[in-house]
Amino acid sequence: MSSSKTKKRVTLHDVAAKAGVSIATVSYVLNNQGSVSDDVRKAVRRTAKQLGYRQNRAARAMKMGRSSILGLLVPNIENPFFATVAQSVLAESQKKGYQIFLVDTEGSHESEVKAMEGLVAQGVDGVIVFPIDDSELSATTKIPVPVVVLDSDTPDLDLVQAEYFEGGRMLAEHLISLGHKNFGVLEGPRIVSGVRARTRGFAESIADDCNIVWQEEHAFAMTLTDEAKALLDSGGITALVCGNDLIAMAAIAHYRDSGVAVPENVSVVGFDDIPFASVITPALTTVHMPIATMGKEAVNLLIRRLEAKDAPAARSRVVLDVELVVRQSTAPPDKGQKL
Amino acid sequence: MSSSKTKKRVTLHDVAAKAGVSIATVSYVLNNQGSVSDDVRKAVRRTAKQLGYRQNRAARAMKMGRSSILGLLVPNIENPFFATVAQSVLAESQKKGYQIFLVDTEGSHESEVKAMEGLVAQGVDGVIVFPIDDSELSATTKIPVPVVVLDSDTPDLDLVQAEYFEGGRMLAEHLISLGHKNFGVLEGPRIVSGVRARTRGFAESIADDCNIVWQEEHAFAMTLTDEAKALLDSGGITALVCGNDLIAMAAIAHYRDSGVAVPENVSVVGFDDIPFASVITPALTTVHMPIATMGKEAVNLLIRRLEAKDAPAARSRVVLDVELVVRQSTAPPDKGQKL
DNA sequence: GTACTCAAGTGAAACGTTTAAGTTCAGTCT
DNA sequence: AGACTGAACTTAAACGTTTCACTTGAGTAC
Repeated sequence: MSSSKTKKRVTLHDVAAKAGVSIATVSYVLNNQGSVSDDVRKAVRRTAKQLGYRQNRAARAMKMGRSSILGLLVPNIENPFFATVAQSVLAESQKKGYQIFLVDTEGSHESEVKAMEGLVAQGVDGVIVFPIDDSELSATTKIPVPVVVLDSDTPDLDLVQAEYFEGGRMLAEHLISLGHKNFGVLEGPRIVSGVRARTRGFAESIADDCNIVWQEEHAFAMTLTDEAKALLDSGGITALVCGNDLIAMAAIAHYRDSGVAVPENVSVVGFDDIPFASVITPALTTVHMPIATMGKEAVNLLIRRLEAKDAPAARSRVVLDVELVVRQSTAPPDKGQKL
Repeated sequence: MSSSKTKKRVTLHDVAAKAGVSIATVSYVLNNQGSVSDDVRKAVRRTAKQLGYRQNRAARAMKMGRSSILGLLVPNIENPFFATVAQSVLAESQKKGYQIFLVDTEGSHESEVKAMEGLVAQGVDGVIVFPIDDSELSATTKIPVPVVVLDSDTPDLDLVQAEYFEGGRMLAEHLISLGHKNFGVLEGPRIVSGVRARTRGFAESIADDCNIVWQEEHAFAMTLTDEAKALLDSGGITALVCGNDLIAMAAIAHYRDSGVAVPENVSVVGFDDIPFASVITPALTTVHMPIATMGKEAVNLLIRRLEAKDAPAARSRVVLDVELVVRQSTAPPDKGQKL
């Protein structure tokens, strides 16, 4: 309702006209380029501010061929792990002058591919993706913008991952040192390579006299399948290894409802160390992932590749350390095995 | 590495040339407009697909003056409440053909304003925002695109909110029916109007012989301030009312560490009913918010206003029902008051 | 046969920006 | 004095779309 009754956006033309220079000069000033005298610089900036000029990014994007927009694909933003990564990606790219298109692929590889196409059509400069199915991701390689892959293992793309195998090994070591010998494994979707790595790390690190009584694939979600519940109820194990903290929390809730005490009757471990892991009862023993760092590294990797567009630098690969965090959900098995 | 060695994007020109028609015709075909014979339609579509044509959205956005991009501002994407809203916003806008710029304002009103400006500069068609400080939001009214406000109370903007007052009332009723009389309130940031409403709903609905022993403002986070901890340790209450589920979870964890049993020694209630509320121990009594619906409604409200741009329809206001969910964190106070 | 109408398609001007190439002019070197 | 230099600024051509206004030619009504 102010003086600017006109709906029209203020353009370079308007500023140029008012300042009595050409639009080229205005453009140079506003982009801190070209050779323009200080007087004119100041004058242009003043009138620009005065008129409330806002750059039309669409026009700029079209002219320049780049949009300063990055795409971020996550399987499920409700999962705190991905939420935290998203947060760090947002913060870092904000700092670097990029906006983020967020897409939740809802765990479907199909929508992942479709989303990727959509992002490219929208003109993103690059994409950061947590792949559902990285075996098929190479097919995605044909997309015409740089891609950074998180949490996965693709041969020809830049990637950021954590020491999943090592994480699995740490869990094995910890549980064995407590005296556990019979394990149940409620792992994540095996289509995700990081999931396979952590299970492998665990399986290959248990002693000869230990055995995995059962192993079940499960979605990264807090509602357990009937199969999973049946296995939990079947007993025969003293420690449960879960694919991530969400599954671990669900398992603990199920044990609680069934009257099985954690960790007295059965120890439970997770993976990721989401913020909730330390707050729930019992506080969860898990593998701490450098979640925030992952997002930050991914953005930097991507931007580095964007800015060095022409130089086809070798593929980068950032591997981050993980850490075992022992809390209250694990204990020696001898405290009175119930099942 | 396929036949398309050329880096150049395929444009309307290319398609037109190959199909032997003008670019205008191609544009009409691809937008399902104009009068074009079926034969030509098919031919154009075929060559477009064949050449792998992708619309340049930046060019389109510039020409049309709209980008089909919506902005979503949330205070903290790590908070599952906002994550869930974001998910529903993403899903709904995806369905309607809009992309989403997500911005995490990190709880700062300053960055909220800045982000809003940035989004407008980027050319979003509209914005959905969870305001930090809605008293100052009216200042934001001068932004030149439609805005839908979530979870707040602004006089002149479209908004979606829940029955916060009623939620507070329900909690009071529930706790009083259990026999509680002395309450502690660990509320959320009072700058958020929804927070004030829920506290008011509670405070105005307790009986005359009840009293709020203490009341403390607290961030929506799981790490408690020293002040909050001190109050929790100070005793004198039989029920604790928390601003949201995150605070409730933190309080329960603190009580656990201090050897105070929930709900035997003190009942705890939250607000929001995030997915974790039903999984933690003890499962949390809370007020269920129609979180997913909020996001969906917000998108629809915004799109409706976008498409009916010229008709300055009256401000819409969607108010959603809430529901009390009684779980295990509340019980009668007489079970043996410890403090 | 003349004058319409209408479907099918084309031409070209915008949209707002960036930037290579060009112009002007004051100053400097020989 | 003449030739050159460099700073300061302008001109104008793109970028890839959309869409208004126009042409063409076939069909139809009288």
